Amino acid sequence: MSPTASEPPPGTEDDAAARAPGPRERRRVRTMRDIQAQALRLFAESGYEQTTIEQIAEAADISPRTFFRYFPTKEDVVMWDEYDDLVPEIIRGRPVDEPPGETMRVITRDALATLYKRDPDRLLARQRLLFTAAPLRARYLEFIHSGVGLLAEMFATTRGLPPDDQKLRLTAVALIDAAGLALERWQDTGGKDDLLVFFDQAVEALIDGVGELRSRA
Amino acid sequence: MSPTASEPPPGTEDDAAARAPGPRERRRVRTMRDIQAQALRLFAESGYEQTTIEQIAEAADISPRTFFRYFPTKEDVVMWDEYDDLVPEIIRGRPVDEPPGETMRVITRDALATLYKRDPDRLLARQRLLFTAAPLRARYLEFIHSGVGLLAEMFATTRGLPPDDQKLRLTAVALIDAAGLALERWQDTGGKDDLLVFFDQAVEALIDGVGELRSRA
Amino acid sequence: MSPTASEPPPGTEDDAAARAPGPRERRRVRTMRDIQAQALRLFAESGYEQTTIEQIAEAADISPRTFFRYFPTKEDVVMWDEYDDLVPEIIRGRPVDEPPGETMRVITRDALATLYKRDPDRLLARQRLLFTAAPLRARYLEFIHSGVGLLAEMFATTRGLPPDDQKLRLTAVALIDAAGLALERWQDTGGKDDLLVFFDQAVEALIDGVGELRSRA
Amino acid sequence: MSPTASEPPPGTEDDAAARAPGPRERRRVRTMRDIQAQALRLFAESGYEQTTIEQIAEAADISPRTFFRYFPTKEDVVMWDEYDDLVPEIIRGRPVDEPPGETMRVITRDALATLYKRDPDRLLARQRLLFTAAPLRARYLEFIHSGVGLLAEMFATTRGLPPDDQKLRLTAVALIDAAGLALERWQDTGGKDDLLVFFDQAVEALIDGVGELRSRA
DNA sequence: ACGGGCGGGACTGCCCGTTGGT
DNA sequence: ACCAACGGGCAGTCCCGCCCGT
Repeated sequence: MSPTASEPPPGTEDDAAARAPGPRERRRVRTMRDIQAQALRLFAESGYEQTTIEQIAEAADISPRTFFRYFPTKEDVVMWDEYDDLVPEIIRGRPVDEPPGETMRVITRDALATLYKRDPDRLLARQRLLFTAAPLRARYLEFIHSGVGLLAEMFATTRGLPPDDQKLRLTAVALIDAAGLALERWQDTGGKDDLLVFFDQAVEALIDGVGELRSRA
Repeated sequence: MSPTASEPPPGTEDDAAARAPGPRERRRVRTMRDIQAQALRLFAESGYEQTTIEQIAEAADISPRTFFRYFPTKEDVVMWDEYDDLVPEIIRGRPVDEPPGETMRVITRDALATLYKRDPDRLLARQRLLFTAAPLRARYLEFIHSGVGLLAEMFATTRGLPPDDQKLRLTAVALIDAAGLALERWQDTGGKDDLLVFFDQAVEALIDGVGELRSRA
Repeated sequence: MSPTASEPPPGTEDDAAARAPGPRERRRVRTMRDIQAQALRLFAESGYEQTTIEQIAEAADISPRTFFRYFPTKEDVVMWDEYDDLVPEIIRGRPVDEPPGETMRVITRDALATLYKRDPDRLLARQRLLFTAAPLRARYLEFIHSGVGLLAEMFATTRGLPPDDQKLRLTAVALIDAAGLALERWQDTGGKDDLLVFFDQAVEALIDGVGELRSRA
Repeated sequence: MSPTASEPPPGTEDDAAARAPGPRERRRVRTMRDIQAQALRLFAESGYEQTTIEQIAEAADISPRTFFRYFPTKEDVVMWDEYDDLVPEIIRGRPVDEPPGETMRVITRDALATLYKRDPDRLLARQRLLFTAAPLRARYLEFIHSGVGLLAEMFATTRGLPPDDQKLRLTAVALIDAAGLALERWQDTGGKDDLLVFFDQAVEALIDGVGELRSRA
């Protein structure tokens, strides 16, 4: 669920390095966290578009050039999440004989739940930004879309389903839209209510609504 | 369905003007068509990002400044469609006592069909662009999303449903995703096969997939 | 002789516009002169590489962005000369039955003389810069080289000679090198001595030296 | 004749090292050859400017930073030639009582011939690059110019002539221009014809053309 | 309505000094 | 000791905004 930056340049080191971050990577993550924190603060204060990279850089005590070393675009500083590989973990935790629909529903719900518990404030802040800045919203949707592809691919690799299975992809995207709608409603309440309740309601509405499409047959 | 430019500046003159174009508007549309044609040609030749506004302007024999008078952004020159208000027309043509799901399915299908018949080549060209240029893809998704809101709103006004009805919105977005998937598959075949067949298949897959979510109850 | 900027963007208007500059062009030239003056001043004070575009822009009361509208590169602000079409004028002033060697010698000498009389200080300043900043020197040589091509072309059009005549091109470039050497010596004297005397001496040396190549035959 | 990199950083170890390369230097040269090969390949494929240092580094399996350890600039990777000190060798091989003009002519011709025989393909590849990429052309001219100075200096030390002798310098540069013109014509034929024939023709043309300058007296 | 002048901000590429890991 | 990664600085390009004259 969590939007992810487009893979910062150094990219894919081997798995070993991924598991045991090493001091290099640790430092990198710390810097990114700092920059993101400053950026989100400034965005909340003055708005996304009104805040320039130069200001962010100054606040984070780096040069503008360095900003781009960590985040390829201004949008990425919003989207990046240091714990990003949620979905793969969750998917690996499910029994392989579980019905795919069930698995996807659980994945989506768990991802949402984890984000929610880990840092609800940041989730809310980002959610708000998504509604005020058009390019961010666009980026977010882009992320969702590409995420669906990855999800389908993971199913394909772990369960031997075809990676371009239409049913899978459409269900996944519908679930993610449900999650998005839940986030929207949750944000409207100012983050008071329970996000997961909204999600469950949205899924029910989805099932109902799509079910009614059948009528035509 | 058709992506629409974000309402060019002069914008909505009163409805009268909209119905009876008038020579002013005619000329405007012609210019926009010219610019778009040149732009799409250059994009196909050299790629979206590699083509600058200046080049488009020169090819269309206007100043760069004037380009922005017609299209607020570079993206819009791709998205704009001179016959855009498809959906409202179609929705007005449906009996008000038809089940909403049925209506939405028909709307989506008809919109797709109209686009398809009117100018399949341009549809294909745009579709291709959507896959090569990230900002365009983002813009397209943005358009979809906002379109869903409009759709729900139209239902609300014509049929008295609440404008933020979850069931409606989720069904609409799911249908549009199905249409998107159909377009994708259609494009992969190079535009040879029948787009609507792909759409119908996608809808069936959607119904199936979402139906399986129920199991958990 | 005078190095010329790579033709600022708007470029070649028709000849009419060239002859009667018009207020637009006048303003443009004035701005360019201002920017160049500030730039040369700063370069003389702090060196070419140490001076940033931002500093030049600030000194000239324009934005950095605007600097690039007038001069496509930092080098161009040094190379540009508002009276640039010297050579074509001179060449047109020579009798067509004059021996080509003679004409070229006169052209080179006259061009040098005109530059010298018009603004010896700026000539000296530029000459000094050419020796301190490598990229400028490179740019200057590039200019010379392309100039030779143009020269040969002009001969071709006005006198019907083949545009890629080797004798012509080699003589032209040798003469220009002689002029360069004269400028070098002149600059070493701090601009006190007579530039044209140095030029004449250089040409004699050239004739002598190349003549001795014959021996081998 | 062969363009030379501006003396890579570690630079001139003492002459001993120069004469007996040593394993260190051997390894260095091998690496440089590898990098250059990859670079020239990429340049030929995608163009000089379109190819980034990063791409070259990746293709050569080094870090971008390391690229600069071997070649101070992107241009140098084109200019560098592992057998560079041609001219000094040749000049030392000539009898000291030979007329200077004759010596220079032979030097230039021999240098050209050696380059030609050693690796005509690379010579052609570089020549082509010189015509497509402006900064390279500039760099090349820069190299020529500085080479003339060195040449004059060598004459001065081996034969006791004044190092700033005008005749010498102008003759040298004229010969090198002749060589350049020959290379140009040779490249136009696609490297089929004999480069040295072109050179001899160019020298004749030079002698002719400059001879005609005398007429004015 | 059109064009031009100008500004500004995101972003990239080259290049270089420094530092920390191996 | 070496070399990769890190960080910074500057030139340059593009999109897009505003204001003005015509």
